[in-house]
Amino acid sequence: MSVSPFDDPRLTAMGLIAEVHAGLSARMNPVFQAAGLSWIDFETLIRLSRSPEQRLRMTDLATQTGLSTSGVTRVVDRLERESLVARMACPTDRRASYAVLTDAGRERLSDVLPRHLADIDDCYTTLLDDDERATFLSALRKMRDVVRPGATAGAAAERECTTPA
Amino acid sequence: MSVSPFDDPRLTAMGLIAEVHAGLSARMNPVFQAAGLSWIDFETLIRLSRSPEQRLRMTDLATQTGLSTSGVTRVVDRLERESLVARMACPTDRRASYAVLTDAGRERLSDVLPRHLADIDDCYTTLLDDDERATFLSALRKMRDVVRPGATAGAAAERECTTPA
DNA sequence: TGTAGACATTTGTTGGCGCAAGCATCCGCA
DNA sequence: TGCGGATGCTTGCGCCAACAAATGTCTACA
Repeated sequence: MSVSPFDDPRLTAMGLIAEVHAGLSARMNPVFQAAGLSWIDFETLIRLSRSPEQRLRMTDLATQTGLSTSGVTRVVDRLERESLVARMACPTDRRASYAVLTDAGRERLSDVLPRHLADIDDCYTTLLDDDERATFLSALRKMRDVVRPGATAGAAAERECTTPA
Repeated sequence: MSVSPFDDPRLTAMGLIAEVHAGLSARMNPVFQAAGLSWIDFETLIRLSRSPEQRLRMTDLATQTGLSTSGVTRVVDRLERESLVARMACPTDRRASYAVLTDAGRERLSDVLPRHLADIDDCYTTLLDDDERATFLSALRKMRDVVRPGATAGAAAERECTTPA
C-alpha cells in the first residue's frame, strides 16, 4: 500500500495522538467560546477548582497546565479581568502569589460543564467499553509519567502554606 | 480525596490527552529544532512522503495536518524557502497547486527520523506491551473517526489528477 | 455565451505563547 | 548583619496560526 520509506508504524501512533488532540480541540472549542473561555482558560479554572482552598501558586499552575510561567501570567491576567480568578499574596513568601477561583469562576465552570461533558460522551465515553477505557487511560498515564515527570497535582500540595485567616 | 464538584472522571481523560500531547511536543521538539524543523514541518514532510507522487494539494495538506489553509500556505512558504518542498501547478485545475517533496526534503527526513524514532521508543513503544498498544491505537482511531471525519489520507487519493508527464 | 455561486489559495490583521531579561524576594553562609 | 546565588513573577519581543477579505478559477444552469 505505502510507497514511502518513512512509514514506520511507530510514527502512526504519534500522528494519531496529534490528530485526536487537534480534533478534540476543534470539537470542544465552540462550547468554551460560547462561554467566553478558551480551552486553556477552562483547564486553568478546573485545576484551581480541584486544588486545596481552590487556589494555586502561579508556578504550580504553570506545571499543571504545561504553560510557561509567562503564559500563566497572561492567562491569569485575562481571567482576573473577568473576575473569574483573583490574585492573592502568599503570606509566607512575598515573591509568590496565588491565583484563587472566585464565585464567578465557579459559576462559569458550572455553566460550561454540562455541554462539555456531553461532548466528551460523544467523542470518548460512548465509543469505548470499560476495558478499553481502562487500558487507554493506563497507557496515557504511563506515557505522561515518562514525558512530564513531576507534573502531577500532588506536587503542589507539598509546598502548601498554612491556611491563612 | 477531592473537594471539587468539578471532578467528573470523564474530564481526567481529556486532561490526560492534553498533557501527553503537550509533553510529547516538549520532548520531541529538540530533535526537530536541531534539524531546523518544527513538528508541523515534520508532519508536513511526512504526509507528503506518504502520498502518491510525493505530492499533495494545499487543501488536502490542510485537512491532513489539521492546519487552516492559510497556515499551510505559510508552512509551505517556509519549507519552499529551504527547498524542502516545491510548489507545482495542477494541470487540471489552475486554482489548485501541489506541494511536492524534493530530494532535499527526503534527505532532511532521513536525517531526523532515527532520533525521532528513538524518542518514540522511549515515550511509547517500550512502555506498553503489544496488547496495550493495539487497544490504545484502536481507541485513538475510534475517537479520530468521530472527531475528524474525512481527514484520512485516502480522501486525497480520490481527487488525484492523472499523473502528468 | 453569460452569469452566479462555489472553490483554492494568498495576504492583512489579531491574539496567544515561549524565550530572555529584569525586578523583588528568599535562603545559606560567614 | 551582609552578601551571592536561587527562586517567583512580570514585561519586551518575536514567531506562529486562525480568521476574514481579496483574487483568480471552475461549474452549473439558463
